[in-house]
This record gives sequence, C-alpha cells and structure tokens, in this order.
Amino acid sequence: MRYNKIPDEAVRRLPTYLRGLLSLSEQERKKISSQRLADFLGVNHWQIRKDLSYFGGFGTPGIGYDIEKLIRQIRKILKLNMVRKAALVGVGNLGSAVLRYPGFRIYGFEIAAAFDNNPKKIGRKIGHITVEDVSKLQTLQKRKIDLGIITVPCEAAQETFNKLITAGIKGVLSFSPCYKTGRKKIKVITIDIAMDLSRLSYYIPPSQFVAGQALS
Amino acid sequence: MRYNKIPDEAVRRLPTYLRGLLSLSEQERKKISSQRLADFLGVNHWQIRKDLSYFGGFGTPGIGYDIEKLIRQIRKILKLNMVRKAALVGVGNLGSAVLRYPGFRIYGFEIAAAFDNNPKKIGRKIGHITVEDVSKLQTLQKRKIDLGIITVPCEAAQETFNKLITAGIKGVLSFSPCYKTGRKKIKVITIDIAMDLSRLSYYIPPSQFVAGQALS
DNA sequence: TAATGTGAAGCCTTTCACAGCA
DNA sequence: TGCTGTGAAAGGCTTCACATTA
Repeated sequence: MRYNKIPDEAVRRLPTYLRGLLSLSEQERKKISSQRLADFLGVNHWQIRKDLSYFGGFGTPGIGYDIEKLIRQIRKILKLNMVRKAALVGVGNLGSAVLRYPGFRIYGFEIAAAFDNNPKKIGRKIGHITVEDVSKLQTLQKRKIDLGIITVPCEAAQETFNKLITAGIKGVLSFSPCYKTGRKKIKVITIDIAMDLSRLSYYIPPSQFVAGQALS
Repeated sequence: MRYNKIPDEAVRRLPTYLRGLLSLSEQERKKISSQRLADFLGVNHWQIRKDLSYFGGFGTPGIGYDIEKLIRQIRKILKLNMVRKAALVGVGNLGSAVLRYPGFRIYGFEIAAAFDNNPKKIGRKIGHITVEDVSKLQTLQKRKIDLGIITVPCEAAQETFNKLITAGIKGVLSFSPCYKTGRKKIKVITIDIAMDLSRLSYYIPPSQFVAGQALS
C-alpha cells in the first residue's frame, strides 16, 4: 500500500461501514458492492472505496467485497478483534445511561468497571457492574483496562482526567469539555452534547422572534 | 466581510469559544486577547482570530476583544440570542439523562417537551418536564419548538425521525445512527457513542493480546 | 508596543475519471 | 460487463507572516 498518511476522517468513517456490514450480514448475502453499501448507509461509493484502499485492497474487481471478510478486516484495523475493556468514571444520570447503553456490544466493547466518589453510589450495581470508589482507579492497569470514559460533572473533569492518566489509561472518551490535556501523548475524544446542539442552532432559522428577545 | 464560504469547522469551534468566554467573564476581566483565550482553551491563537474573522472583526488591534461584547456576538451568530426550544423523543436511560443534563443552560437552550410511546412513561415527570405520548408530536409547530433530540433505540430511530420531520422540526440531534435522512433539507447531527469509542480504539495499542483472541 | 485581521502558502480531504482485473 | 483501486484534480481548512491599527 502506497499511502504514507491515512486521513483521520477515513478512520472516523470505518465504524459506520462496520455497522452497515454487520447489519447486512444478517440478511443472507455474501458479497456486496461499494455502491450497495453506500446506498444502504447514505454515503458515496467512491468514498468507501477510497477509505478502504488506505488500508489495503479488500475487494474483488467485478464482484465486490466479501461481507464477512471485510467485517474481520475492519475489526482488525480498529483493533476491535480482541477484548477491549473500558472503565467509566462518574455514575450520575449520564454515566448510568452510558453503562446501560446497548450500542457497545456490536463493536465488542466491555465496560468492565465503574467508579464514583459518592459513598452512596459505591457498591451499588448498575447492570452487572458494581460501582467502586475512585481511589481504586489504580487497579486498572492490573485489570488490563486501557480505555476511560468520563461522565463526571464539569468541575470534576480535570481531576478525573489526571487520575485516569496516572492509572495508565491510554485513551479517553469524555462527555465533559472542561479539562486540558496538556502535552500528554494520550488520545482524547470529547463528546459535548450542548456544543453539538449549539452548532445545530447555527444552521436552523428560528421559527420565532420574540419581541425584545433578540440581543443587539 | 469578504469571505464567501464559512468553514463548517469554524462554526463547530464557536461554541467552544463561547464556553471559554463565559467562564472567563465570571472572573472580573473586561478584555481578552486571542492568545489568552487560546491558552485557556488549549487551542491556537491564530485559529481563533481566523474563525472570528469569518464573521467580522470583533476585536481591537493592540487591545484584544471585549469579553461581554464577543459573547453577544457569538450568541447572535449561533442564533442563541433568542429562545431555542427542543423536544426530546425517547425517555429511556439515555433520554432521561439528556433531559437532566445541566450543560444546555449556559447556551440558553430549553428542552421544552419529552415524548415516549410507552404508556408507563407517559405522564411521568422528569425534572420539570411531563412525558407526553408520541402522538402529540404534531403539536410541536404550534408550540414553536423547532429542534428535535432523538434518544430512542435503534429500531425506532427511522420512524421517530420521519415523525419529527412531519411535525415540522428543522434540526435534529440524534443519538442513534440508524436512519436515513433522504433528500430532506434538514440539518442532522448524529452523536454515536459506540462509534466514537471504536475510533478511539484505533489510536490505542491494546495492553493485552489474549492468546487465540485475535481474529485472522 | 501589543494585538488584530487577512492574503497567501501549504496541507489535508474529497471527488472524479478511468485503467485494470474477474 | 461490472466493479475495484488509485492517480490526479479540485476543493476546503489550517498555518504563517505581516501590514495595520489603537
């Protein structure tokens, strides 16, 4: 393969392709063309081919892609072909919801631990996970957990982030925008719900102009 | 202003700047330079200046930006300088958590209604919102609600999406990736938690290789 | 002097068109 | 014929350096 740089955007799209393929594999179909997968997902066919070509040629000209084989390939690329364990910190409303979120299963993730600093929550069971005290975060390395999910309130985000780094976590998915990563060589992905809603607002002409509501 | 195209990426960053400014305005400081705001947020100073310049010159050379004024300007750009009401559909674990999510407040959003199709949930109060039957979605237009938040399970996403369109919703924030928008001229932003975690996985070398676990 | 606003360069990503293979 | 894989073109975004202004 002759590409020396793989676009982040291509990586970002791979999980979508994987989801589509998994869905299509349930219907008894063996092969699929980039065109049909693209239609199924509502994307462009050349985009799919280009993205896959960054990682190698997985298809057969004139035929298409073998669904099962491509699923294995993408899993391998995303390093999902092994147990990937995550720990969640902050068992509030959002944290509990994420713990019970059924969507992780198809990608093979296991949320293997949950932590909180509220004594009332420690020991409680959410699904099949027992909430532990945040002081136990240091056990993560031994337990081979290398992904962290932050669902604590804004004020506690920085401290939580630092603790996860100390605990040897290598990647963080955070639902709070309130922290700085410094120069740590750690991958962080932030999901900021309110920010996304604000961004949506930009694109939508409002249905009302309440008198005196608009500011200068 | 001489730009004919404003990058989506610039729009995406505005809410971040707004959050930083709001945070800084609590400290009694009137002016701020792009350099200081950049340091505070952990971004580049020229990026901030460039992004703001797409919308017009808001600063004073040699001095910086007036914090309060810039907050008003960004609010106006993002159309947050008026009441923006959103309706949430799907009062499960995730939906309830989003309803109670405190982060919307600083951007001035109001989640004004919540819907579910489960009779057990209808009539229940979450925070100060009473859950309504999805059949009442048609009342949204009258109630001047033009943003929708989808937190239903995957299987119900497409139907929910269609119903929101019919109800006159102009923008959708969806936590489910399982729908197609068709050629509707509506803005949709999707938050796919599992997809983001998969993407994170790509960047993280795993701490373990369980024997026999890795596939082909 | 201190900071903004911006043209231009450079880089990354998307799109296109088509050679080549089954 | 049908579909992949990819070089090249086009487009969009980021970074830089500096003219300009208070």
